[in-house]
Amino acid sequence: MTTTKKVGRPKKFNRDDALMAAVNIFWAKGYDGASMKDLTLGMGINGPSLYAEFGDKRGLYLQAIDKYVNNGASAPLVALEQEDDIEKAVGAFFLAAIDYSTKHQGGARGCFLASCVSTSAGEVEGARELLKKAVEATDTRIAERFEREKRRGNLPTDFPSKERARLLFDLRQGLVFRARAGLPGESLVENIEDRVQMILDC
Amino acid sequence: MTTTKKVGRPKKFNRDDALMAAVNIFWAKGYDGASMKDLTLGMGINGPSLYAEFGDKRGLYLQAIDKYVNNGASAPLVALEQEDDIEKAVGAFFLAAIDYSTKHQGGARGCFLASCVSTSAGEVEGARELLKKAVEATDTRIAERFEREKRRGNLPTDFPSKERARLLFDLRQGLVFRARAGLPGESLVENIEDRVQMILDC
DNA sequence: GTTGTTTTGTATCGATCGCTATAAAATCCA
DNA sequence: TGGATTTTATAGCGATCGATACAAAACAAC
Repeated sequence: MTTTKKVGRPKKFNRDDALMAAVNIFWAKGYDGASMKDLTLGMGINGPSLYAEFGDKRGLYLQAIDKYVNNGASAPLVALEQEDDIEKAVGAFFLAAIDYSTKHQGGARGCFLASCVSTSAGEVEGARELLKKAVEATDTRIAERFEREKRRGNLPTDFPSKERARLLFDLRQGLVFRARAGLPGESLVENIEDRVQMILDC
Repeated sequence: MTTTKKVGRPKKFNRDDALMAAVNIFWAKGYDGASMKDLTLGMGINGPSLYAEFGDKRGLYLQAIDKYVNNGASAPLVALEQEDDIEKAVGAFFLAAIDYSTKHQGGARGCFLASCVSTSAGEVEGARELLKKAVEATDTRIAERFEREKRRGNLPTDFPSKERARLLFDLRQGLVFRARAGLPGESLVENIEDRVQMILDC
């Protein structure tokens, strides 16, 4: 699709790229720790443009959270959903989580939601609601993946999908916390197979 | 023990109480989100006294982390160590963790280390090291509790203490994250018995 | 009662915060 | 080519930041 010609000075920045850059800055420094200077420099966009496009600092933050939830954070879920073999799928979920929390291109470790957004829960209006929503949505998607496997006959009909979904989610939280604390990736991948069995056992 | 008389104007504050108040403020607002005004008001101590006693904001923060690690955060560990029956001990660990992350007197939810200190890992010098140290120390204490149970013959000699210690720790991280996200305490205590069995199974 | 010491209270520092006013630049269109 | 529109660049706003200088207060000791 060709870009429609538009009156006025052309924008110098790409919205999605700028927003991704904002995610990385907030992920490294947190909401309060990231200054407008950090953000304008990192996003390659100056003050008035940032305010025109994203509203204010809080607006940018909430949009950055949405961006993260629908991109980076969904990689483990996508891995779980796309791998056909359920054991490999659960393993892929863990490995994707370890991957984004130890080596994503922005450089910050851990999980943006757990390590940074949770600090602002209760402080930045809207942050806790987005956090709660993300937890519940992830639980639901994981449970749905297990339900699909039950329908296929690969898991027993009495397999407790909701409980195991929460279990998988909680284990991932431990891993990403360790990553943020600086523990090496290798120590995180130990025992993944045991944990896969634990998730899927009846 | 009588208080030794001291030349000069008596201090108006109690160091431990002031430090506990600082923990609560940092736990609610994070390092950057807590201003010196927030801290001096909450601690009931003014600027010059705070600087004389604790150094600077960063020094206060690192001491607050130590305080937390050796007090509030150790409640689950103490519960695990003090309960004689290992199944009850593991259950008590979870319940103590849910308790301090949903209803401690300071009001902030979740875990101070996971929800706030992790934001400053990499930003506040010393924070990541204290975090890493706390994770490793907790893993070790949990593993030691399992080893003691093995020596008593209550757990099999091939029980993988280190792996299960990490498992217990990681599961707790999921619970405290949910608490910070605003999920109710009741939903956190569901399936505790299943999880206890999971930890102790061979 | 005075001196010395320690701590608290008040005022204020230089720097930075999030955000906005206004000028200049870069386009399209008639 | 000039006008209109949109965006970027620059300067700067009022407020707050973390930290400190100095005066006053509260004690012990003589």
